[in-house]
Amino acid sequence: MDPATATRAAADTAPMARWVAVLEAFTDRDEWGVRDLATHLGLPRSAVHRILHEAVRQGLLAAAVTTGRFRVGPALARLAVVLADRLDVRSVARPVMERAAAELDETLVLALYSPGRRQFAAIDAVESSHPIRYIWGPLRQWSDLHTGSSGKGILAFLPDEEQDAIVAALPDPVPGPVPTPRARLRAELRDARARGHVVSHGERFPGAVGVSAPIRDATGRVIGDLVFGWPDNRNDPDKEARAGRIVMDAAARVSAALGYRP
Amino acid sequence: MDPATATRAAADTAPMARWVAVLEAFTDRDEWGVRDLATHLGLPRSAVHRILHEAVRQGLLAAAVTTGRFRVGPALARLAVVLADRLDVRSVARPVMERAAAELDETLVLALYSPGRRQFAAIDAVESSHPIRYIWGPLRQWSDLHTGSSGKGILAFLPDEEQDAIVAALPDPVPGPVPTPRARLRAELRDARARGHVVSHGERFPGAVGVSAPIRDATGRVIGDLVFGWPDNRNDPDKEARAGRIVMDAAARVSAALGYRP
DNA sequence: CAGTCTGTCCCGATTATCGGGACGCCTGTC
DNA sequence: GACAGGCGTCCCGATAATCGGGACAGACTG
Repeated sequence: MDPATATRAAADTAPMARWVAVLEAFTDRDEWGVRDLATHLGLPRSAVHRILHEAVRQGLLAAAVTTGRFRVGPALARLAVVLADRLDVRSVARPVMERAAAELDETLVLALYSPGRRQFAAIDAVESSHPIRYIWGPLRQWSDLHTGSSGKGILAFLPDEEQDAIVAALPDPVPGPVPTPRARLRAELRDARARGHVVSHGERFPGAVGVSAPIRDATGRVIGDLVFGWPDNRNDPDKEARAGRIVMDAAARVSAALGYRP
Repeated sequence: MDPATATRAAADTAPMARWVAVLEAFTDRDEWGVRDLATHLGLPRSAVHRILHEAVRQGLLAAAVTTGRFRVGPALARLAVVLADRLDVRSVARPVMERAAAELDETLVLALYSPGRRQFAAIDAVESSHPIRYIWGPLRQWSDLHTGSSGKGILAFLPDEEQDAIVAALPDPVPGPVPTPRARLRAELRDARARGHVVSHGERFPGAVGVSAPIRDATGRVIGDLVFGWPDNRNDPDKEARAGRIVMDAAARVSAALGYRP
């Protein structure tokens, strides 16, 4: 029994909160029985029984024919698949990006990770209003993860195994404007993960500063990142710190809107 | 305004039915206003207003900051993505396959389509109890769509554009045990689509009969099919007809469990 | 065949939903 | 600047739901 879930169900006495708790329970496990789910949620058996059966009547859940256990039904399956299909990172991120970009008044880029290619591509950008500003260039082009804060903002927050596999496949020292020993890259990634964001100077483009933070989807996977970029003649340590706070906050907001729970 | 949806919402007076109707409305459109949604569903404005705001309080929906419009919120996004992620065709199909295979007592195979490769692979099978029986062979191997009822059960039901692209890429005549003019293949596919299932004789394996019907996911896309196979010394027209009925019914059940609405 | 697990069901008290209508707000338009 | 028509919001008495403790029947097990 998960105390957090039980608390959440008990804290809000509104009838709907129970429905949400019951349906959300099926994100943890495929099948639930009445008593089982009732103790898991800390709710009376009769209440769970009623909700479960009403949900079956609505097609949200389905009762297994023999045992009295319940699974996800047609209506909920449809809702889940169609909504998940419509859920689009770009449109969810856009308003958050505009606010964040305006707050610092520097260019902010949205990049998405492709686990298959082990690369990323920028898919959207909000440019700063400065006459001299960071411009990503053509969107939807693939780039490697190991150079620049855009890539490292993803790489640093991938699961250890995945990150190791990518780093281990690189030559040692890692090529780039300034060749870096693999061990040094690993240390940088570790620090970035602890800090929650990445800062880089002139790795991808000379004279550019980059600050990035990861975006996660509802399953917790890192799916991309947000990246601030500006020319280093407008740079100072305080600005880097502010950019870090803003980009972490913005990335967290996008993750939350996508259903991620920290 | 969609009369079907409105009818569905009005038909069931249970409070939950309204909640389901409201949430399902977000599968049609990204944003809804109170009045807008109320007339769409044929419900009183006050009811929709209450449901919408309570849903926001639960995190299921989110209110756009400026306008009073509503979108999918964190909790619903999470529910959708995680459930869609957990939803597994194989485990959903298995019980249906076992019943259907037992009813005809012949081997029944589940095949999944890969739109990227434009091929399919068998991922599960329930074998018949006959000593001489159809056996698919190793699972998870890719095969082309244009030969045998397993592939045609998918190909025949793909959208016209997609089907045309695949057929047009084939040589004319189409190679196989019995070379077929492309026009003849197109006619076969058209007939199969009208009938709802595919019947083939010895196309993939000599001496084998195959009968298949398509499986669709919640978005209506054809994602694979179910295929009966048996040796032709156990065949007769009546059996083919029975197999057609059974496989169409089974495929429809799997599609429904995945959230497909005809 | 008792012990223990399961799901099911009943019923009075509680509490939410229900929905028609009034209200305030904003945005156009004449 | 008045007015119409769109919007979301809110109120409140009547209705109908949820609520939950507890009793019950069946299935399984040792």
